[in-house]
Amino acid sequence: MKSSRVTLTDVAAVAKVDRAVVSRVINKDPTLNIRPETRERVLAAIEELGYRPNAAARSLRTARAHMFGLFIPDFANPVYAEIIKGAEAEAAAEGYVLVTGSASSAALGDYMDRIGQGRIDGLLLAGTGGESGLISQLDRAAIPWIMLNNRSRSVKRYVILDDARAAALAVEHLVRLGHRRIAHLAGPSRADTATRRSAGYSAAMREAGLPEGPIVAADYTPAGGAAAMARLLAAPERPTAVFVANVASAIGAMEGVRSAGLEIPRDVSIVAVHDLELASYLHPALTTVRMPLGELGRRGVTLLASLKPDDTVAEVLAGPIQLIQRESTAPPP
Amino acid sequence: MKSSRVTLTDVAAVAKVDRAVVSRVINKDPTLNIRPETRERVLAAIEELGYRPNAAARSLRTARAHMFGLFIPDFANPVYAEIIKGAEAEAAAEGYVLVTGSASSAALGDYMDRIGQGRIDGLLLAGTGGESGLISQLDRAAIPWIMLNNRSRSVKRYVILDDARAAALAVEHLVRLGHRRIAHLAGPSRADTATRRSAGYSAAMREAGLPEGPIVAADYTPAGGAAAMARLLAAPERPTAVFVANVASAIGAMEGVRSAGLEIPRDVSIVAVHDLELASYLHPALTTVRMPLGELGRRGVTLLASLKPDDTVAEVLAGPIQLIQRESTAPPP
DNA sequence: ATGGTCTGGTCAATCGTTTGACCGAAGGGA
DNA sequence: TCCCTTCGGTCAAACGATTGACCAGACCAT
Repeated sequence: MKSSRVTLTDVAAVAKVDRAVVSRVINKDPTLNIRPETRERVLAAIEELGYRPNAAARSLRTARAHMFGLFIPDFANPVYAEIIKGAEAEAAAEGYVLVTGSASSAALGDYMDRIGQGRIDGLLLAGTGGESGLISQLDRAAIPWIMLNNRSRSVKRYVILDDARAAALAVEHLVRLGHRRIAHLAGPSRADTATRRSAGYSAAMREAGLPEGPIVAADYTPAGGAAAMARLLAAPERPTAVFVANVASAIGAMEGVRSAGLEIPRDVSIVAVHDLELASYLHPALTTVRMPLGELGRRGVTLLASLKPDDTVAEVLAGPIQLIQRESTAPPP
Repeated sequence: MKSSRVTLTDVAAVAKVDRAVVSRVINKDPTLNIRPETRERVLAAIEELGYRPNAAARSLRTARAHMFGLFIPDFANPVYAEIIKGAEAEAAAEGYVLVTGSASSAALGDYMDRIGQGRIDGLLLAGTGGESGLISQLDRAAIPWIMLNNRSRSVKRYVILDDARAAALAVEHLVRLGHRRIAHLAGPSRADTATRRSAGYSAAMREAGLPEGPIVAADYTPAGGAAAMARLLAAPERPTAVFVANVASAIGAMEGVRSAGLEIPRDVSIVAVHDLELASYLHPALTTVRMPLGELGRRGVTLLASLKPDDTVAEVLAGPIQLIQRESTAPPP
């Protein structure tokens, strides 16, 4: 019940043993031989004083912080929320704390400077981090890192989802509905996910024996999606369905369809990647492909916890990918 | 360029000075008297070795971690994204790192145990934390805390927004449009924000000389909103406008209006609190009241940084509150 | 009686920084 | 010449926990 600063020494004094004993009891050191009643005394003292180990001292001595970091570009993007949840759950299960931060990629190096050395045992970089020499900064500091949902060019240290398969699922769904002119509203070509989804689209179209419809790229933003959709609809033979790489673009794309005086899904069907809660609030509710984002977070933590300094990881996460049909897809006119 | 574990001692050796000098140079100790060329040598050595101070050692010695925590109930809720951004920016400006975490309130105590002592200089609790003895745990550990957007019952240690004023703005907007039967779809009565918004609604109605329309409470969820709206519309004299306490409820409420065969805003206008990006994607786009959530995060960090152990804080954040008119409000039929 | 093993612990060095106390040399004033 | 400052640093004791090494006594076998 003391207010603060209870140390091992205090506990040891109350329990009338050496600090070493208290430490070993807390850490369940198997080499410790101790009488049950002594252990009880120690535990009672800990309880009585409300002792909590000092993380800084422990980190200093053991050179492990039992803390992982997760870096994301933007908290407002709900895609990351799912990744965070998965990562936090797994971290808790393995006895780590997961802390999440964001910063513009320009400020990322500065952020890591403020984090400093020895505070974090590893870093997950979700959808960010390739830029600005961060990687070499991490390597110099000997902080293990893994990229999520995004590949590093230099080192093989990433876990990604099977975006090609997701694209294929979307295209197959449209084909099954009877569509033959299926366009692709792609993401920006510098985004790794975008290129993988585009590749999946092309493969699936070939597989179905259909000609690749028009493809136009757009930023992962509603405005970009709207502009891109306008261009798609201006094509000589208007597509009857569009596979959109991303929900943000899809929101704009839907607007684009409406401003062309057309209706979804009557005139054109739309399906997008990532089943965000938001998708069901749109009008019409958006058909999406659900991917295991939470699993991605979990897997990242697991790998981080078991990674040896120079291991490489290049993993396409196996996990359920599923088409969620809502109202934005229907047979062609 | 060494790979890891560069310490003060290494730097001191290279610069041919005592560790103390290096430390004082880094921390810009004003009591240090040093020749410019010596300082240069030290700085050069730091640069050459790529030295970064060890945060654990520093925290241990100074008993300050230069790190604040922010706890939220759920990353998927975009309200918190704005708070986080504000808090992160302010923390960076003051030389702190802000780390964000979430956990069910049941797991909160466990989480803090894993965080341990001495790792965090203060904790912001956004929309959570009153439960489960967490507060007394924090006080025992002498970790300063502040609640954001949520009041603590026991201790006065919170910053909130002016939810009453937000409600008034919404009601005034509806009144100005000509509405007279304005109902209130409130939040759960245990939510502090909900009660403050309800109070604001009542005051504004009185102010306008209008009778308080029907009031029904609902969870902050779409399903809750839909059910509540159904009850509102079943009232003998149907309201022509509804002030909804929360966007999530409003999404359900809009669905509720549609399933009653009515149209927004032709038959009933809707306005809700918090101007989330999502609001502009709904159909019709939702009129909202914009509140300074980012400011709330900033202010929390500022206070945390300056708070004395037993200070109390009970602040209603002054900041711009603004009605954002979109398509969900119009004059009554 | 002696040596060996086991039990139930204790001792003390160490992790990397910070910081109050101290100190030798140079310069200045009386 | 002697004392006092100031300059430009150095010394060493913390901070709190961990952990390899060590040790006294009890017990057992030979």
